[in-house]
Amino acid sequence: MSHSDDHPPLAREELPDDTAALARYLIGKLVVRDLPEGSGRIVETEAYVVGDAAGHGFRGMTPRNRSLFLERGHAYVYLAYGISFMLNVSSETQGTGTGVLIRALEPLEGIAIMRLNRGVERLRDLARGPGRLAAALRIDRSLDGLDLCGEGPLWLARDGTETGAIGQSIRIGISKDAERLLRFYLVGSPFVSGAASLNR
DNA sequence: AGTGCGATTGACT
DNA sequence: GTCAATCGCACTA
Repeated sequence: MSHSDDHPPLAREELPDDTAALARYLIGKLVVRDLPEGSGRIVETEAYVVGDAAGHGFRGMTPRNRSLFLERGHAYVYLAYGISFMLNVSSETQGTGTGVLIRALEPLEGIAIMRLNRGVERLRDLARGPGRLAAALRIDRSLDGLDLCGEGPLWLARDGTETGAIGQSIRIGISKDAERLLRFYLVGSPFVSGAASLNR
């Protein structure tokens, strides 16, 4: 399980060019990790778009955020608060410092490994939150810049099942451009982070 | 070279 | 609900 044979990577051409469209598109898709096995369904994302003061690429390229400027479908991984790694998918064309933050997964495969990586038992707590999902799948800066449309160790794939209704809200934990509705989530999923009031 | 601050989490009242 | 932990890095000088 969890080999690229079972979960062929998404082709870059099928990723919407627009960042907000990509964030919505990724809901219901899979993040697959070579642990050697491990996967989860994306249930929550946030878009950091062109001209967005909250985006890390807003002030131009730096050593930390250079992966954000890669062609769409590459990993931008950074350490937040000195504590938690954040997984983003770069978006738009090369040279555009925009991306989509993956905020929560519904664990599917490699659940025992995720429990070990996280040190918690509860399924709902394994990957609910950006730092938690990175810990569960052992995502760190060594994966920064990786092509998520290519062969492992980490990639995006399609899920066979239907995706339910997608909700939209303000983004979590930011202060600039905080009123924009650029967070997307699978309505009714218990694996979504954030306050209940944001998830209606 | 020094400083302030997060796209968070977990522990605690 | 509140709050501290923790550190890479962007910014100022």
